[in-house]
Amino acid sequence: MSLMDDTSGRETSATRAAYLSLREMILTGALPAGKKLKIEELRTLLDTGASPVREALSLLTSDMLVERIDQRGFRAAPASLANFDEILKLRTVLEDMALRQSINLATPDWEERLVLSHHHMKRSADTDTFEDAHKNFHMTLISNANSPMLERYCSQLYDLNIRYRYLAAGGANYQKRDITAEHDDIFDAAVRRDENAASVALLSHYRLTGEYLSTQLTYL
Amino acid sequence: MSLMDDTSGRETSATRAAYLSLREMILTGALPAGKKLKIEELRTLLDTGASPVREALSLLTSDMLVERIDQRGFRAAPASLANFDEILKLRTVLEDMALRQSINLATPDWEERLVLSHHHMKRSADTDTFEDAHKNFHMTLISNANSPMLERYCSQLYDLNIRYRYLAAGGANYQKRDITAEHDDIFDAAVRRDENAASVALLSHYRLTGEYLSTQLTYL
DNA sequence: AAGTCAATAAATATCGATATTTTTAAATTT
DNA sequence: AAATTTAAAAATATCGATATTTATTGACTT
Repeated sequence: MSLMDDTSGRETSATRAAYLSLREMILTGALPAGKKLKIEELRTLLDTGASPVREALSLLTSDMLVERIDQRGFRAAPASLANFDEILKLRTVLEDMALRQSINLATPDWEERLVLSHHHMKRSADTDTFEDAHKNFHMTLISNANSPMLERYCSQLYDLNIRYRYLAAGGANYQKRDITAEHDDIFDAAVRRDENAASVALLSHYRLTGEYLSTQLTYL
Repeated sequence: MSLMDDTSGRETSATRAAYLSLREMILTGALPAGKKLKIEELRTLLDTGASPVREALSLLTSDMLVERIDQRGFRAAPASLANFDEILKLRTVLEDMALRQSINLATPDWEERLVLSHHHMKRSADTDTFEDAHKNFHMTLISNANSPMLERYCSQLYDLNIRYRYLAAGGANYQKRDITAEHDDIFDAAVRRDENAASVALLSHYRLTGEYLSTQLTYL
């Protein structure tokens, strides 16, 4: 009866599948910043209908990964140094606020989730799941802020930033500095519920990453 | 030949028209918070096709005025005291930042736009254009921050807040306190480029409005 | 030769119909 | 009578086709 949980059937809606594929392609640069996104092209590329593509593009508009030009279709959001700086600035302010709230509301459950996400991130270093694990760690850090909108903004901004990492390095280029140590600092401070130390560590992490990326992005 | 500039033809896309109508209806409560939004119903209500309705709902999802439930359609975003508090908190942080940046980058052009928007708001007091003029004033205040994403967030949060004003009072209920004076304080401080005074005035304005609305929304 | 205009081509936006999926209601079983 | 299954109804998601709109090309005028 409830044993076969739709084995080979459809897992999700066509719209959602298109959304995820297009998002990935924009983040990684497979669809370059500023590129015109023609429905028909994407339709054949994703092997789906025009309606799901259209709706996926509408959704990506909310994520600021796609721009809609009123009667003239869609295009991948342009990239610029100014845009990068803006994202960085907003991230620092919003994530700082979210992290502080999270720590102030700390619970054993949150602490456990944090430990797991940290462990998982370390384990997946140098694998293709690191990107997801890394985001998961950062989102878990702020997941206890009890502020869904704030979390949503942070998630959006995180994704927007990914794109610039790919633009800078064509992928997961992790430089000389010790990212692991930076993460450990944030993690340790959060676990011992030291709001200020965690904030300093997080902001330092962002500042360093930001400075590095800026040097790589000067051609923009 | 280019004399007749489409007199009775179509001014804008059906999607945009649907978007504006639905947005208005959600903000004013014509479509109550939490209500299921059935495509067919809205289609007949707006006298348009299903595609524009669907796309308009997708767009409203980005504004957090509509929620999409994966295979189960859409509904108007629920309202709650916690959500109201969250909006207020985010607004104060983001608008404070935006206002300070705006003032720091002050130019004669911005100053003039500010004077006009302030004048226009005073002129439209007690008319049905006040709502628009009021938003325009607040957006003009932060329009010089040179931060499109920040402006977008502020605009979104402003709209979300409108809904709670309607929930509290069934429309433009402006209480005993002297809103005009509060606006004048913000305006004066901004024009004389006094960042801190402007910030204090703006935050005080939000704090007072927030406290008042909270007392009216206890039933939520 | 530069610019304007008209005709063509391409792409978007929209519609109407169909296929899935979810919800509701009824019937059957325990 | 409560619970589960089945059948019917409603609603959503998707497709394919058409109508508008925008972009392009080439001819014509100055």
